[in-house]
Amino acid sequence: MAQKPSIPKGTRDFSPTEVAKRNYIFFTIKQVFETYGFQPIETPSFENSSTLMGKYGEEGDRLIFKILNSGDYLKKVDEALLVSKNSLQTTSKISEKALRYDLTVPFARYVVQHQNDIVFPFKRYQMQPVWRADRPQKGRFREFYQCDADVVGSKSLWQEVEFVQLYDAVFSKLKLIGTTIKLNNRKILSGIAEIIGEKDKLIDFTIALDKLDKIGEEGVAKEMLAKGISENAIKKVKPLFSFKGSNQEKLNQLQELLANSVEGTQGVHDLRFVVNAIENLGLQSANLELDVTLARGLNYYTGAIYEVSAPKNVKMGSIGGGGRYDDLTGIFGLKNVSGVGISFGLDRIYLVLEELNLFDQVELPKPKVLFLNLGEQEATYCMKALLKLRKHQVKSELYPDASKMKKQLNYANRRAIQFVVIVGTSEMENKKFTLKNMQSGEQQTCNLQELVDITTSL
RNA sequence: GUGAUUGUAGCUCAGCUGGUUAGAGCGCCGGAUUGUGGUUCCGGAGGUCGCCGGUUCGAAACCGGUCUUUCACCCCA
Repeated sequence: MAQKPSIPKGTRDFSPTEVAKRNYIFFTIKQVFETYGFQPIETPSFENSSTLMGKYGEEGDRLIFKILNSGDYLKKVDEALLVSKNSLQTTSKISEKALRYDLTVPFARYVVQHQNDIVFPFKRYQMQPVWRADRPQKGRFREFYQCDADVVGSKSLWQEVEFVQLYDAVFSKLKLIGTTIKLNNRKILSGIAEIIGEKDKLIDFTIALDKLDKIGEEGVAKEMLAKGISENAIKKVKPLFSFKGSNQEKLNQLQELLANSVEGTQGVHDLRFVVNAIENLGLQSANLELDVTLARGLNYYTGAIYEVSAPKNVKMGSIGGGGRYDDLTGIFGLKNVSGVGISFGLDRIYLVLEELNLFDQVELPKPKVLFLNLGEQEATYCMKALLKLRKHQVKSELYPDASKMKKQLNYANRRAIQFVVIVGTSEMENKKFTLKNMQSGEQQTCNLQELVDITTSL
């Protein structure tokens, strides 16, 4: 046997069953997106490197798949540069394109490029694969789908409320009960950093804080100290580590803590607006939880921050996330366009639904009727009947080869096909069909019209 | 990028401290049974033991490298 073929690390093939299940999730999300007034767009799989590089931080740049230039790409590279073995600089010379890393940056590019044709506020959704040169592990792949919905051109907090509802609507529809939508606001984080006098260390501070539930109080304190945050400052944030109570209670505590910070106070106000609205309107199956430790790595969030975690009995990283970015299009030259958006991680949602056996209602596309093939004349006779059945939307097929009946019936069994039609010389003479129910084993003789009636009604 | 882990037939896996021709179950193909399946019985095909190198009289097994799988960290969906 030849060398077994393989696919690259972190990529997957999908079987008919898996595709059916994935489509079910796609379809559900798409439906909710459209119900909420979002319109679909698509962008290319790869972008100019300059569009992507530098937008996701140092870590992100490392994870971007670069596409080698075509042609004799080394020819133009300076000899000294090659000898220097400087990967970073050489890469920019031999690669000018890169695979999409997420859907938000390409969207920002899209908005700037098509700003004259877009009606603002622009609500778009996008469900496409993205690629990351990550080491794969549980729920982490190198090719995966994101399903994003974003609104640009509005600072309204109502949008932030709607995204919470949208999350709730999708997961409820998928029967995924008990998800937690975590909510925070970047202004709160800035406010805290300001209050403790470490405003310039905001990023380090938030990254450390984000790890609270993973490495605990001690770990966070240690990491903050390592990043140069003063002991005094850490003492001041300590109360946040054991932040308990209802969302309203947390808001009240925050308000007090951040009273001397203009930005922090604004953050509390924004959060309170969303929390109050949701409490007023209600959620179907999700929980809304204020979480001040929620930071998320992406540098461009400026307001609301969302993250969705699966029901508590499932061990899985976040299945969705998002937030507000006041100036994302700014890097592409369009100022003062605020955007807020969320993302669903299709592949992780799939894993969660699979683990909880929530795919039971997903039907595999399969034929309902199989015509056995007993010879050339019989097949011709069957093909005529097939034409009519298919006209009536009955999923049906003819076994392609005149194989043994045992083999053909076995095929029907394997594919769990409900009906088999048997046509031999006697049926042809009488212009009839023998219809066999594969579950009960019962058979009946019928004419073409009856065949259509029976198979369309059952 | 760091640290572990995995790889034997199409699939799931056995294979002892290195020792004849590497096994099982399931699946596949054929027959019992030329127009009636899921059961049963019989037979058959299918493996450079991930790849490359090393140690050895001898390697699926030991050593090194590499790729792959899975997992944790980092980061993230």
